[in-house]
Amino acid sequence: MEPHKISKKLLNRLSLYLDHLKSLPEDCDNISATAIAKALELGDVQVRKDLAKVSDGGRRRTGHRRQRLIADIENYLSSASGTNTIIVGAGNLGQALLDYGGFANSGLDVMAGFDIHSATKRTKAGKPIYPISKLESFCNRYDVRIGIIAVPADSAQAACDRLVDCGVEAIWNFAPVQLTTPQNIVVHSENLAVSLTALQVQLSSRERKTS
Amino acid sequence: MEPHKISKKLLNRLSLYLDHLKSLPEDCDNISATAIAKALELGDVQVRKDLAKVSDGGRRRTGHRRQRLIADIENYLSSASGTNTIIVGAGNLGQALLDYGGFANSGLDVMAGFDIHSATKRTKAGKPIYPISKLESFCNRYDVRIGIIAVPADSAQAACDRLVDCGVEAIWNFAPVQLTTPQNIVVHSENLAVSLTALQVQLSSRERKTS
DNA sequence: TAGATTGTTAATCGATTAACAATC
DNA sequence: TAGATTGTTAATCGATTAACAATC
Repeated sequence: MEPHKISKKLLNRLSLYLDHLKSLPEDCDNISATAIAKALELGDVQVRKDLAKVSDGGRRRTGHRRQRLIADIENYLSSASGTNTIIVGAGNLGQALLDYGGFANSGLDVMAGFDIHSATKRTKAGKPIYPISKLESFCNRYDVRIGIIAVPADSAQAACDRLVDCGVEAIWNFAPVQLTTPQNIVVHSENLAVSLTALQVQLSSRERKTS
Repeated sequence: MEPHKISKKLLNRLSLYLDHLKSLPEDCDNISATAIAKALELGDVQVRKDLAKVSDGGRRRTGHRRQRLIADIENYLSSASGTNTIIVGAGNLGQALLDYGGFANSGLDVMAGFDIHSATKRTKAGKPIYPISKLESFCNRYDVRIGIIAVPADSAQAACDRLVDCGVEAIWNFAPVQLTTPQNIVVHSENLAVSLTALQVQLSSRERKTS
């Protein structure tokens, strides 16, 4: 049951399963991979294989016990959870991420934002935004291990360097730049422009087929 | 040179090449795939293969002509460009996306945002935000084909339905919900919670190795 | 037993990498 | 010619799908 290598696609599906399982009526105790597959319009074999990775509670003929399965998926996903996370840059994007509803849903939490403005503020949802000068002490005190970069492109590398100095181990970068970091830092760049381009391309190639 | 099927990974690399090529000194006229690979820390064969997909200007012994290669990549990427795009929801996230620097870099543009607030406003960068009541007429007039959803989870499906009614062909969804659409609509859900989880998992599995 | 379901083993597919032939 | 580089063909790898055996 160890999370060896988990692809993002698998994570995506697991969170779909979780949502679906939780949305089922109270009195539904057992569920088969086939039923889940049908509901989510996925291949049944794929669902079965995914579930086997996560749980060994599947019983022939009756399928999986719902509560047990939910617990197993959550356990698998949250094996890493509780990793303290903060955001640098509390403009529109930073505040949006601080208050993002999807994190809470998945048991995730971004602790605080940091910004160049001097006063401590709060987001609409009540998350604290501290002046950036407090970054180092905060990271030390709370053992912050993931830093999100939501500053403009020109200050992204500086923010990144500072996070690395603070001992952060992973960086999630929303600024449209290629960051340079020491090799032992995990960097994931979101690259929204590429995502939008991908959508456009998909659209135009589909057009070629259809018309 | 037709864009048949382009994976997101390939798009990502192409935009890396483009950035790199543009950042080279003026007087650099020729460049080899090997040199690009070394600079970006990628495999040389992979770069060569990517470039071959995009351009047939590669010459043995001397490599690619830089300007020609830039033009070929841009052409390949922008084959679909000019697809009109708008955003529904102009809270923090919506405004952040409207003003996102990375889009302009890549020749992309989000035309406007729409929000439940009644008055027409502008973002910091000057993008217009219209009352949602104008959505239909705007989409018709400008032939909008991509809609971005940046509203809270509870109103995402409604926003989606409305966009579909407006004739939008693709939806880029940032709300943490699974949308239901007619089959001919292309939907890409961003699922930030899954991305953050992926980062955490990667971190924790790495830990197991290291320690 | 028969049927539903799981888990396993083999086949397919796409993307990446390696080995090599072609050529300026 | 020799060397650098490209493009091509084959090998590998991971993820998905298909076929099947196991079992309650």
